[in-house]
Amino acid sequence: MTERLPGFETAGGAQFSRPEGRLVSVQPDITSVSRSFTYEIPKAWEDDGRADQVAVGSMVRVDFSGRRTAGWVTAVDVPHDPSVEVRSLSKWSSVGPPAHVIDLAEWAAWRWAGRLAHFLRAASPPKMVPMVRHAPPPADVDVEEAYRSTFIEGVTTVRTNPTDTGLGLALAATAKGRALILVPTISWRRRLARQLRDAGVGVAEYDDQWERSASGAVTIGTRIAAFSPMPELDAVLVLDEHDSAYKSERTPSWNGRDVAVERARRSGAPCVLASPSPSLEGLRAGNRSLVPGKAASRAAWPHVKVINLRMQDTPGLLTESIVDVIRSPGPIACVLNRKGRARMLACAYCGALAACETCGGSLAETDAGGLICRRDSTTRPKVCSECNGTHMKHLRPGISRLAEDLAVLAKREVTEVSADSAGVDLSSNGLYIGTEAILHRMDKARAVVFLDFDQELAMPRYRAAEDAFALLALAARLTGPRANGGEIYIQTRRPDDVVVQAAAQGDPGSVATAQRDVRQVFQQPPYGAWALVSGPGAPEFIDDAQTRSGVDSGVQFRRQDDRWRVSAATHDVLLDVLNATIRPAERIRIEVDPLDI
DNA sequence: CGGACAAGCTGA
DNA sequence: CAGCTTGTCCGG
Repeated sequence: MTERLPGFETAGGAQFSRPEGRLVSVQPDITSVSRSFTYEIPKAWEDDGRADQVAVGSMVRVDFSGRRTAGWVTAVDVPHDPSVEVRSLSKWSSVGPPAHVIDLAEWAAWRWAGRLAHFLRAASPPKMVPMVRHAPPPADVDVEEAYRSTFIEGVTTVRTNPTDTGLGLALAATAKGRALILVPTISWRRRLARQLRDAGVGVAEYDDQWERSASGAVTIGTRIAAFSPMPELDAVLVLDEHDSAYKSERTPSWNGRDVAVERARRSGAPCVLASPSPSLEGLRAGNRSLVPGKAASRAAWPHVKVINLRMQDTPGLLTESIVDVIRSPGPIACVLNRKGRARMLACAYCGALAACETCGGSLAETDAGGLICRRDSTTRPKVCSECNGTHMKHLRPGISRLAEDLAVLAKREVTEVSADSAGVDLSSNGLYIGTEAILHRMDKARAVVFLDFDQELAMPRYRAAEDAFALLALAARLTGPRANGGEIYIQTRRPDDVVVQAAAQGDPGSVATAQRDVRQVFQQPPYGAWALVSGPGAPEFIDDAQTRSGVDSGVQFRRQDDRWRVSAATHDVLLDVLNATIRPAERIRIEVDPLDI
């Protein structure tokens, strides 16, 4: 084999003459092909004006390797390489992501060590779009002033409730500029969009209203909206930035909040990250400091009662201290998360039951967070064998037994709620028990009781404290402020824990401060960059990455069971190594910025 | 991804 | 050694 060098001809290779039409680069819509190829705009398109439609981002169809495939134009008027034969574009299909979003997708592919086609799909219209008419820019709006005057006070406290009309109005004021607003869930997107419309702001819901977004309307959506085709940005706003829904569970494990931050940086727009339980990543990345005043934050929190489980006369989780509240008018929510570990799990993404690959038996979760087959004791990491998802639903959380005891103690009916108990009426004044899913499914509660909060505090993850506090903030949002009678009961053996105390004081900042010190010392994110590499090809990949990075690179490799944790001081250092490493033939999964570790 | 082609394996 | 499977490479 002779190596082909730029500007030289391979020995015996054919020489192709320059085509007549203009040349463009096309990235095929094939995940495993992460490279653009040169095509010619047919001469006939010049004559009838169709050539004018071809721009960076255009979606086209091309002949590629013996078949016809969709693709994106990634560059126009590219130079001719005579050593390859150039074919013509077959068809112009649709307007696609604008050039600056193609750049953003390329950055994301680097940042999460993923394939470009994956991100371009997220940025593309769900249906073909023949043309986009750009809306005139909005009248002069002082976006900075809008944030200052109406917004900042309310949004970072627990009152970022989707049903809070105050939030809707505050958003309406800010959104008069061309704002990109991210929310964690589709239902939140719908509700917020409705509120904004009611307040007279025209909005586009991404990605359903892709065309409208492309015309320059205020855009609201879940994580994929970070790739919306808005031509200009006046402001970026991420609500509940700490929410793990912003992170994709599939590879590449990209995070919509982080893409939005980068996008704001590129367009010089203010970036507001709002959360009642701000993440350290968010506090570091947002360019607007939105820590609410202590008094405002405290007023927004419910009354928090801490029950020390060590001081109880009777063992068990149904203590004397909660008798009054569970007998009082509701709605009352009792939370018991993962009691005794789940005995059966299913993938939250594709629904596949976690089953043993050798005997087919259902897998249980180990204390270390892996999966174990109780018949033959084989173990594997908590990764779905169907779709590689890492988030598992707990099908048998073991709350059923406790529900019976609770009913006896409360002298009333108890309704069980889990992630997949659809159709349960959650609006009555009843007593409910469930896993943490109950907090996501209820709209309102008068009181929330955490029956065993130590399970949250003791999770074997570096983010345990942050996640535990986020759960309390979620509960606080359901109950509303103490002035309205909202109450949270926390049963724990660690009443002095910083998380419990932060809730009791209504002071989210103290969790962040405590966490910051730990993370800095141990170089944990965001004061370090991590990636997990797993899968059959992992040993080979790690081997290559190690030789490639060398000793002085500052990249560290640590083996944990059958996966590796690769770490460096910054994402630049980490990803330059991971992206330069050759992918082995066998499958690997690279998860940048893992949360469950 | 999927076609092309090379290398490896099997059975007569 | 034909005929098939498996592996590797590469595409404009």
